[in-house]
Amino acid sequence: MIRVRFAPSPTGYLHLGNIRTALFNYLFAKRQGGKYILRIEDTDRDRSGLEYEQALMDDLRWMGLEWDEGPDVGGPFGPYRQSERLQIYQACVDQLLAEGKAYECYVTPEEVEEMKHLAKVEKRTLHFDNRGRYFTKEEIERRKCRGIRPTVRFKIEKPLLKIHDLIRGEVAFNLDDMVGDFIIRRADGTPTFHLAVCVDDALMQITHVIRGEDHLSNTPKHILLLEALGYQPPQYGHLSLVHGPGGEPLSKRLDSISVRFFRQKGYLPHAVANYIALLGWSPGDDREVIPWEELKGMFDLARVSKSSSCYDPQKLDWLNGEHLRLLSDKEFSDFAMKYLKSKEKMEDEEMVLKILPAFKDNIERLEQLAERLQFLKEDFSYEEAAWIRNDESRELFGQAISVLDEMQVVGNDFYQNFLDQLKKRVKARGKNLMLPLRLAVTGKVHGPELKRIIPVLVIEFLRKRLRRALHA
RNA sequence: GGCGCUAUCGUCUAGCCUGAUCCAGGACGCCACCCUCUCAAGGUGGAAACACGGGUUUAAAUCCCGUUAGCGCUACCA
Repeated sequence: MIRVRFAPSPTGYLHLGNIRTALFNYLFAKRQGGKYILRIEDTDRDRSGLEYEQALMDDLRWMGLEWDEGPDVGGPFGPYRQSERLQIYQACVDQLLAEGKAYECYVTPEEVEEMKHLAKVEKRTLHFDNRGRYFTKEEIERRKCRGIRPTVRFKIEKPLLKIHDLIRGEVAFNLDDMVGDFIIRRADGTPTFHLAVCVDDALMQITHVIRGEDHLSNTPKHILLLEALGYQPPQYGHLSLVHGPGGEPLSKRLDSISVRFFRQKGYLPHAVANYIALLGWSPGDDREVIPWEELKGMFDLARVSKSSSCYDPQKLDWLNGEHLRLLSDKEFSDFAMKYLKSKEKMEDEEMVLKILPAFKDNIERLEQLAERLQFLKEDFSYEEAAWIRNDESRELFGQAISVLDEMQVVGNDFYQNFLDQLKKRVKARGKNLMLPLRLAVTGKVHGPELKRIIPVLVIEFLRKRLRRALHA
């Protein structure tokens, strides 16, 4: 049974990069009929926050990345919050200590700093020189008396290591010129990330660790630690990182790439998933617009790219438009109504519901919908007022109003009749006819065809809009 | 500095493993045209790339080496 996990630390909102790791894990598990586990890595108490954990789960669910085991839903390998597993880690540290595979290290942070500084000016490899490993009993006693609390460091005894990465293939490391003995328990008694991940991956029986490339260099440490603990390491696959549009690294502070931002702007979760799946993965043929249900059956780790990529908001917009068009009118209306209502109170729900479908082919984000529907309220403004404020247009509006006044039947061909009558009275045609009209009723230059909008509007409403334009 | 990863149009990518089918295919964006009583949407077409230098080979985007560039790790962050 394949078991994968997504293990975020609740130190900020989920962004594109995080969610991509989650998505790839999820897709991988679904395709293989495996389990996808959510684990909260909150060993850094200072930076972790419960509100972030809540937000993170909320965002994950919005994306459709529902987990099989996790802190709120439970599961056979819980608890799934690292802060609740402290005794487990402690037991592992004790075991390593007892077996001589780790040691208490009385070197202070200041000493480490100094050591590094020295290495830098002497242009030597700068990593911990393991000095704490060789302190005499007396030295340790002296330090204890000075009140120094020890960290626990893991002994690196097998520096040469070759790993097989699911995405990158063979990668060879020599720990000797990378790191020294590394800390697995801080002086305050809390475990570090390295210890916690290894213990949890082992105990939760994770078979495949799919994570960001930033962990590639950590992998040899993790394998060593796992082996020392007596566990068979999982298989590792390291995903290349995603960068911002300009190639800058993604940061938690950049909120234009957070899931919350995508939600707010009115993107479809499945479109976002589709887009980020395409960032570093391709199905192999030319397909790009891929519905969620299909995507779940298509994903293949072997087709994941090794090189990193840049986020392109324009392509996301296009793809979101495509997904919007994949929706039925009903689905679109439901989704749009939910979004609109979350934004502000809606007074004329019935009217909105009627014209909503007309906009489906026309927008890329729901945020645009809110803008374009402004004209339903009384206080909307005209986008390019120059098209309205000229004599020809005023003449047009005046005539349009009289046409409305004289029209009795409001049937199916109401729009066509209206236009025919209007054309008999004014000489404006084409752009000079349609654009001022569009502006008068919708306030915007862009939008669906007028023949889709005008027929669903109430005649009284139309009259009101034309009058307003006349005096604008 | 050390170690590791990566390198195809501006961007996302196909092709690379298993050299010849590639004067490199698709998509976004851009430009032009068509459709349209308007703007969008839609349709058609166009400009646009194998980082550089050496090998290997009858033949290299594809295999090897080097250079350069970008990124990551080098924390008592994860």
